[in-house]
Amino acid sequence: MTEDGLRILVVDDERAIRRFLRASLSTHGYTVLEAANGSEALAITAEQRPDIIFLDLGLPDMDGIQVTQQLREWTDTPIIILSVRDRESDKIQALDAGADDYLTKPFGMGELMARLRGVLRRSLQSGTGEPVFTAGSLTVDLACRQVTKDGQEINLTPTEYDILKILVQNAGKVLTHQHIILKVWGGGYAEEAHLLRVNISNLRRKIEADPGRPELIITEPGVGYRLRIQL
Amino acid sequence: MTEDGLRILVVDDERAIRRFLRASLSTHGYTVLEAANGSEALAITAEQRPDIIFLDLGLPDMDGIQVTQQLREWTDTPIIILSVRDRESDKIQALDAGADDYLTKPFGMGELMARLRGVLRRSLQSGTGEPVFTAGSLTVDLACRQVTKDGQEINLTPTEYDILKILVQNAGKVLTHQHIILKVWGGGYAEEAHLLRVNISNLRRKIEADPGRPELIITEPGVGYRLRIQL
DNA sequence: GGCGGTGTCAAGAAAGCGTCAAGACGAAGA
DNA sequence: TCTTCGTCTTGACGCTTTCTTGACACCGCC
Repeated sequence: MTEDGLRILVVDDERAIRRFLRASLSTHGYTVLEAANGSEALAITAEQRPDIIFLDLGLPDMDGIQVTQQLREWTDTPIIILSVRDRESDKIQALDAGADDYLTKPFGMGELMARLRGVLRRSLQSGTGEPVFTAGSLTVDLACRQVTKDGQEINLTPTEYDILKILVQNAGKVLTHQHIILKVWGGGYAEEAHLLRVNISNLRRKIEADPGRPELIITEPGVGYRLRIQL
Repeated sequence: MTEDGLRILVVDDERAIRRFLRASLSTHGYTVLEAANGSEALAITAEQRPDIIFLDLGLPDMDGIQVTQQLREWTDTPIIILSVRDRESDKIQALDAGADDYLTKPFGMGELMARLRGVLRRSLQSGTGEPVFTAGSLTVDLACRQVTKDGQEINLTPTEYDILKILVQNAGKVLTHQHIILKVWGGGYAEEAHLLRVNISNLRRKIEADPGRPELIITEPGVGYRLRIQL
């Protein structure tokens, strides 16, 4: 990824603003993609993998917060919110949803560029890996919600997929039973460790080469599970 | 490094603001350090290694921008600027100097906390969060809960790992039997020093090069155990 | 030698884990 | 409404790992 020629996705329903940003950004050497609504933004991000996203909160089809949350399910691509809303609660919501910065319209182009540089500096140095996990003959594409083994697409139930997603997002780390259960089933299921065991068993049957000797989903006795990175 | 107990350095010449931030932050579980001027900020950062820095621009001895620049020469500790200056050029200067965010006073406490969470989220996930202990051919990765000897993963039982974790967290210090037992088994096991002996024995067999002549887990007769740092 | 503190070993007890299968549940279609 | 299908949940069982306990040898010191 070079210093220049970075691809920026501008999401805003107002054509005038898209044009304005395109003009300003392209003179600074950035390549600009455009989306006019939330679903377009999600699609383009999955296909084109921009390096950074400028996102308006007031979109016609869905809220910018929702867009942020859905993106954060599978990618860490930096998101800078551009919005007319100046209420503190909006900022808090957006930042907690996973946005990297929040600018209130109208904003100065100089500040915008400075925040852009800052966000990029941090995201580039922290090595943005491909959002497609792969280990052995298994691949997990969180963007497309697709899992393949030996190139063959495999069918996971929603629960199985949720578990795998959390493992992939923390690949290499040990996740406690509690942590996984909390993320998948929510609170109130703390005692139901058995549920997790059954689902892990089913999951292994689908993704492991030899379910009897798991090589991907490693059991850490008394603690939880871990997804092996290498192999 | 745990989710809570993160150490925050507040740099501001006004005592009232430091006190206010200390109160707000500590109720959220953060530990607060204070500095009243630039040189103090630099010194404390070098000594205490806070996890994040709140920095006022208007300091008596040196400008906040300078402080930022000097810090960025040797550390990536996140810096959030808090300033009364609302001029765009100030923001640009600060961000380009390496600041991670810029809030204009007066700011809402909610937004401050949200930006804090955001910055921390990014800095923690990008690696450097938890150090990996290493001594001789042994490495202990507390973040991934993984222990290796000569590059080979080794399997520890939950109890063994708990003991090792406490030793690593206090590497070099002598820990009394009582202290270790209390942390691992909780209260009510004060008399069971034998349990600890058995587990230390098992632990040594797994991590020591020659379990007969321990070089990592040192016995301090009559007191407790100590993890050797060097070697 | 006697004694307190320590390290090792082995065996029974307890807890944790994986699998199977049956029933409950809920959504989609007839 | 009823049926059907896939998924979720629960319980039972056998297996493995881990914990705990007790016996015993060792070491240094009085």
